[in-house]
Amino acid sequence: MGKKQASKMQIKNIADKLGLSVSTVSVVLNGRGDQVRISKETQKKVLNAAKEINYQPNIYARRLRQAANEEAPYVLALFWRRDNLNSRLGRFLEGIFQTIDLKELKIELVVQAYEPGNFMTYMDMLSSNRFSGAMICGLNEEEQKALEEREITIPIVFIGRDSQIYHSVLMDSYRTGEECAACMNLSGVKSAAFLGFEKTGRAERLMEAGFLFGCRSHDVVAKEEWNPRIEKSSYEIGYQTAKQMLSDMELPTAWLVADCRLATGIMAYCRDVGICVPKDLRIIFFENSPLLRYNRPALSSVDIPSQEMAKSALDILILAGESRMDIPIRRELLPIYQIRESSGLEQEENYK
Amino acid sequence: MGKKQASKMQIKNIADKLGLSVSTVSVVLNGRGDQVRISKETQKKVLNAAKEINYQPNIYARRLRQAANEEAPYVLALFWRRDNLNSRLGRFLEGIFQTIDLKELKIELVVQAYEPGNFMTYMDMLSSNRFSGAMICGLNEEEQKALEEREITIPIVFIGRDSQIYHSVLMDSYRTGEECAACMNLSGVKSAAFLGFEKTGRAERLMEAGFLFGCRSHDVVAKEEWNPRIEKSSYEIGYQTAKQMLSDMELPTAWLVADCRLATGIMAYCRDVGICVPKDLRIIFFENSPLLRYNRPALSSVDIPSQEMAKSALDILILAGESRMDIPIRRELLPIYQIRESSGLEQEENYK
DNA sequence: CTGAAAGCGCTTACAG
DNA sequence: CTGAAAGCGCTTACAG
Repeated sequence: MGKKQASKMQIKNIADKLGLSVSTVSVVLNGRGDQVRISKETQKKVLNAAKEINYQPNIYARRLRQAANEEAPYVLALFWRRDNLNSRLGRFLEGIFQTIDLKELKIELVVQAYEPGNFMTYMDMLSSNRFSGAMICGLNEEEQKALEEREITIPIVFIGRDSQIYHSVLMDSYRTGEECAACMNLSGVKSAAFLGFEKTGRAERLMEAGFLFGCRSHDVVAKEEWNPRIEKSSYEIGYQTAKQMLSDMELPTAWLVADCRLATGIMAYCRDVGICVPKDLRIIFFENSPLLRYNRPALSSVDIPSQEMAKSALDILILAGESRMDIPIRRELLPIYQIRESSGLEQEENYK
Repeated sequence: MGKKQASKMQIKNIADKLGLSVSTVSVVLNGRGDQVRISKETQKKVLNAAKEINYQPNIYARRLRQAANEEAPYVLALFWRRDNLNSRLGRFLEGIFQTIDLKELKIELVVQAYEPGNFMTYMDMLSSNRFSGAMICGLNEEEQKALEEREITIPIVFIGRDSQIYHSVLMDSYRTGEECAACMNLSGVKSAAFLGFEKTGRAERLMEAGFLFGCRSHDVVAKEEWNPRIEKSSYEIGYQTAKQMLSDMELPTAWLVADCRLATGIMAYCRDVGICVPKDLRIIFFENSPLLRYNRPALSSVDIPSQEMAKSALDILILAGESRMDIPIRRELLPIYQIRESSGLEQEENYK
């Protein structure tokens, strides 16, 4: 059953072994034995033999035959990093299926989880055109380069990475940072900071740059050297970071925090020393957790628009299917804003 | 491109139209035109014609042909409710892919999202054996009944629902409730309650029963009429519910709460009136959010073991593939315990 | 009750 | 540079 070392066993093998014809075996195996009035005895023999050699039908052959009069579906591959199978994937899939519904597409979605750094394993499936199209998320630079060197003929969309060769859909991180600044009520704010991680990617650095630029253009002091480089998320680190920063900065201030899991620590410190959010400290977190909204003050967040990204990616594949694209399409999307009390802005809920 | 109304267009159509042979067209379409030295002109003609008739290759035919010497993969269908595409799906997929890796299986995973109440649409795919096996999650009773009446030959595992006909994997909710009671430090606890929803399913009622039974067997008073029937999750409802309940109950008490999104409201009320968790109130929430652990006190939770369920489901399918099962297999799993400070137990982290 | 034959749509040697 | 033929593994009329 799918074990790599399993031998190739087919209906013909069973038929030969039993001295029956291929059709008889096929009928029995499909559960139509009674219907076609194959003797109970023969049926039993077939079933046993199938069991014995661990027969697994070739689904592709079956489908090719059965679906003779149907339209062949578009087989879409979604490559996703194995270490990142979380709610973001759920929302991405939601986007895919919504689009499928909306446009009445006939798509079969195959999810392939790959070990980070081990994408090459799947390269052959792409270059031998085993899918109608593919979306690839979470590739590292080397892998992307290797993929770009092989000329793949099926349309490919990169999710969250830019490409000169293939299509791509990403979040506009710089503008996100900028707009987060705009989302905060910056009147009266004296200083601003971006709380990011030590080891981080291009997207976070862009967001930081955008945020600082946005604040400065409102005459808010924002020095890059203020921004802490956090090692990882924890309550204590959130608490300590807040403590340290607030001792340096002049209230009120505005923060964009790279990970909402720092929220509890930061908010606890504020509570402990009587810093009022949003009066003294405006704050927006990156990435969303349902619990943020249930906090008091309700905490603001910006999040990757996974659903929109899926939609765009699928749109691109459709387009690429309909007309051979010479130039890669590139779409940059804005995030999902959950602007709530902590930002200092009046309105609850969606900013846009 | 996958549109339902698209006409069936094949290589042969292109070949006929252009007065070329099928092989020439095929070679060009696969990007091997230069390699086989098809004239540029012919290539262009082919490509244009393909574009024009919006040609989409039949992936099944291609695979059948190409993979002649490979073993055909096991095609696994995962049916998931469209309105539930969240992090639970992510963890479920993680379980699947881990098992695939561990057992070195060759499986192609097809994800099918279905509209709740509309599962029947996919019935034909199951009864015509278009998959090697299927996992079905989130079915309602009618749908399950309809599916059980059709005799499907491919192995099927229900996720989260019991069945007399097909295999099933579920969480043991009653025992979960019981064990939650056991997880709390019940010495000195005077009363206990289960905070559940107005409209809810069998699983939650079982958990409630188990929890109350568990508390009572430790001589903790637990009256079913104390248990509130919550309408939905919000900060305010959490706050008000806590207020109301704590006015009736004698401290210290133990609570199992059906939804962690009530946590912020409940904890805020406790803070406001000086109720100390876990000294006065032991508390465990159902379902997990990363933010729970980052609270102080760190909040305990029990969560659906989606990953384990996926593993078990795949194990069952493998078994069913290897030997024709006459009796449905049924596996009940225990949840994931994240027992932290709020339960009153000493140890941090995993209970088991 | 069982078997021989056709054919699903494609790719790949092979021949020219 | 292009075409004719074989064949992937299966199911489905059809014939007996």
